[in-house]
Amino acid sequence: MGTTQLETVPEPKYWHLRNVLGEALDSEFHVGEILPNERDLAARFGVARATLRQALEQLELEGRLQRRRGVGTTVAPPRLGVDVSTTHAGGPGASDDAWQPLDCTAAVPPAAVARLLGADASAEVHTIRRVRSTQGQCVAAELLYVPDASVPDLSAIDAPSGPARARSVLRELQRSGIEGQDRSVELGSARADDAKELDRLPGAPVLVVTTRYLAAGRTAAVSVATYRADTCRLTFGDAGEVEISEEPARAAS
Amino acid sequence: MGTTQLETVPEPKYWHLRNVLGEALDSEFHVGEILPNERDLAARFGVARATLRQALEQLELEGRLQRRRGVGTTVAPPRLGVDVSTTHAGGPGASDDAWQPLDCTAAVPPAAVARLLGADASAEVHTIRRVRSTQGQCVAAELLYVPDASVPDLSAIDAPSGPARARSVLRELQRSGIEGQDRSVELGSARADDAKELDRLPGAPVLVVTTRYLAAGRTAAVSVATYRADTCRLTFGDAGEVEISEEPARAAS
DNA sequence: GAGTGGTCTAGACCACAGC
DNA sequence: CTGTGGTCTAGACCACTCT
Repeated sequence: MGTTQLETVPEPKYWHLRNVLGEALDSEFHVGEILPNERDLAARFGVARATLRQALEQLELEGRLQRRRGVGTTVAPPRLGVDVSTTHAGGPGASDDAWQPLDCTAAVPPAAVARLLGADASAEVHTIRRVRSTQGQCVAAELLYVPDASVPDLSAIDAPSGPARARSVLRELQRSGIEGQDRSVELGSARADDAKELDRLPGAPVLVVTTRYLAAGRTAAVSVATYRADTCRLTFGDAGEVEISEEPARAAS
Repeated sequence: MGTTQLETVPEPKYWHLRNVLGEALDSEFHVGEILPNERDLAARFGVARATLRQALEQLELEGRLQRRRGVGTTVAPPRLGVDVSTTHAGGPGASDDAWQPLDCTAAVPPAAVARLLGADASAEVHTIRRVRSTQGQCVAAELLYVPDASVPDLSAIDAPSGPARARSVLRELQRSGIEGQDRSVELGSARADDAKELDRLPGAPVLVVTTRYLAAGRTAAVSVATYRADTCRLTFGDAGEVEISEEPARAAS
């Protein structure tokens, strides 16, 4: 009949758009270039703006686009490889890492963290807030929970809070001898405070890295670090130097 | 004045909804329970369905809800801890893993994979498709790229494709002696074929684990595995047995 | 102020599961 | 068949950045 093989797999418009735009990014755009605005793009493809936005959201999730309110949509650079390997990091306070402590307070940890610490759900622990920067970019925000038992020699004379306090706790934690750690990675969405540090809107996709630091057979500390999922690629082992990408190489136009 | 401190931080409706629904999930629902349908929920909260859906999408992304077309929205169980640690896996063909080979063909790998393999971008390699199941659930789909040089003794008499061929290649790869591996994890969206294996729609969020297998100082094989981001928590080290969750413990109703 | 992306609305129709 | 979530539309207004 007249219909060759229609009606099979009616691909969603936004998915088709994603593919078309993705190919256009490969062949017709270079990193940093500004795309036409959403209203123009939607009109050009003959779809509603909401549909066009669905496609852009996909591409942003995949780290291929960057969108900033009031500015525009640009072609994103390849994702940064961020090393989170066990062997490289000497512990939560190793001297050469790119973490910067912001604050340290005493607070009751979330129930899930308390469970990992094996402590009372209502007991206060040292709670350190840090951010990690790589190449001038803030890529992660972390909350590090350290029970008092893990830093027995902490001087009570030091400042009760602030970056100086954080450094004291980290130093003592290092001194107590971290023997090992285990990690897990999962997808999450940025809470309001994390989003602020990461310069994203609340709800932005993040990779949540939960680390348990072990000392003397016990859990000495627990860290919950949120990495920007759009711009980061977490590396384990020595693959950090190699460029790994899901997409085919971009042809220069 | 009359205004106490209004106009500050007008939280988006969908974000507020996410929080309200999240708390409701903690206190009023148990795993597997069916939520009211989207139209009812939207009406109940006095918002448009699209706005309500934005909140549900967030919660689904965080692994707290499961939505199935034609069925409804249910409360998701805690994420499965899936071990992807270096020490545990003896290589891509270890006997006790839960991977199931589906097929094996000769194909030209994506440019990014060819770069990792250090081979010609146009050279064909053995391309094995596998899926990983845990507790009856298919949690990952993988493409494993093996250059011919890594399996020199592969019998040309075996079937040229299919699961049997895949097992032959895996066996030979094991025999060649894998010495190490390095990995990276990043966020991606499921391609059409992966989505089918994972029982998701195209574009569903996935954690892409790229592994480089090393033998004799060279890259012997490259694997690109996509894990369901909504249901999986990737674990490294021996944290697999511990329940790690970003959310506070659910109170039984 | 002009222009951008972000949020929100109130509808419509479609694809799919289960009866 | 009914009911569900998935897609799509054509608007509106808001928050933000830059000039």
